[in-house]
Amino acid sequence: MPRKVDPEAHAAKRQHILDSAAVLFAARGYERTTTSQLCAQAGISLGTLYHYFPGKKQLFLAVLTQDEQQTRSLLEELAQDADPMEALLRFVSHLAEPAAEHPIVPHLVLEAMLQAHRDPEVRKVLEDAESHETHGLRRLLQRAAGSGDVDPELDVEEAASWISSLISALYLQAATQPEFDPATQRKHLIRSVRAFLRPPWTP
Amino acid sequence: MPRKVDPEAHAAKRQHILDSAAVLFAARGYERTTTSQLCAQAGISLGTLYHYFPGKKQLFLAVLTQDEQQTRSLLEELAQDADPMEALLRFVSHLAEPAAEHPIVPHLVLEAMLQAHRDPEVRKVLEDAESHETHGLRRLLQRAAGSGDVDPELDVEEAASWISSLISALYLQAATQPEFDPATQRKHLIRSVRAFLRPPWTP
DNA sequence: GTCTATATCTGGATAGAC
DNA sequence: GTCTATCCAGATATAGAC
Repeated sequence: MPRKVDPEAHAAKRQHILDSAAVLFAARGYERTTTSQLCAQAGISLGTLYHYFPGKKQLFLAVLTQDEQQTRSLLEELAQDADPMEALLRFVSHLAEPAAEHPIVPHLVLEAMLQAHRDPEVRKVLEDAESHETHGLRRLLQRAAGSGDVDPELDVEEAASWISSLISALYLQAATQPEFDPATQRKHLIRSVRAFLRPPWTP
Repeated sequence: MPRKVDPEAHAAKRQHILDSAAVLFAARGYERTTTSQLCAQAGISLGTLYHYFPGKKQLFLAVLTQDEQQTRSLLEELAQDADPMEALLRFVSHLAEPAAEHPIVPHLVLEAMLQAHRDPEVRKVLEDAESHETHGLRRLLQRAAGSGDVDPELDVEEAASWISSLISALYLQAATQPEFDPATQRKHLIRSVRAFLRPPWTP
């Protein structure tokens, strides 16, 4: 038998703490979530929490950074997609997906955005995610620019940034107006992006 | 000479405190802004603060509600505008204006949005503002629906809500990406709204 | 590794002199 | 009306037994 089964157990528990924390941070915000609430939610005690994380802030950062990788693979795949416009819209759709799947994500994202402009560490984490997201958008947009679906007058960088903020709009609405169906919102988002890019005079 | 010059002085000082507080709440958020910081910014002492406001939270609410009236008059005016689509776009532009004029407003709005879903009182304040804004949008959209500029397939309520969230998108971007010129963003917003509403097959 | 007990600090709010 | 001094609750983080 192996000498150390601990590592897996450790990782599992750590993940459990992360998941519990995400719920609370999303629901109550960073500042209003206390360490004892975090412990209660995870079913552990204060000492244990500090055994797994050096402090509340590091825990928060860990929550934010946990699933950051999965976007990259899709981006690679889409880069070689046949139809550029199709690829772009699929990427947008992908970025909007978490908002619909996990109701807590929008709140978490907004919370992070606000914290970002007060705390340098949070800012860095967010900027990294945002930049590589916008970078992906720009590349796809660049390619799509050849087709007749995109207004040649548009500045690519500006357009990418605006589309990025359209996605944020969906997150905002998901967070603040839960009465609207995420699927419908996604439909509107896609319609908006397509219509925004299209030349004014018609294809 | 009048017996009581106090009222004006009182109002002036109260306003001064409100203005100072707005800056801090926008920059640091509600929770991280301490009462002593509020006092320092306003150049007063703790006792004085509590003389003018019953507490930190009431001060925050007062900041949020202070300039809420001015939208109504414009709405009345626009309701009788000749060109419905033009009126709608002007209203949208008007709602987006504060984001460009006062750099702190976007942060304040976002802060309020997040607090709203944790604190019932904040929620009520925001809901009132939001509802009468969306209501205005709906009315204007209803009128514009007659013209050929609006896709008859669109659900008016859904569309109004989505446009509202497009405006929020501009606020979000203003708050998180100050490197982008607000005027340009406003241009994109108008383009987005117009394009979103237009029938897909072309006008 | 996990807990309990506790140290330390900071925040909002109050009391009461001037 | 304005200030200073202070109270008290609650937060993060640590110490150290088990």
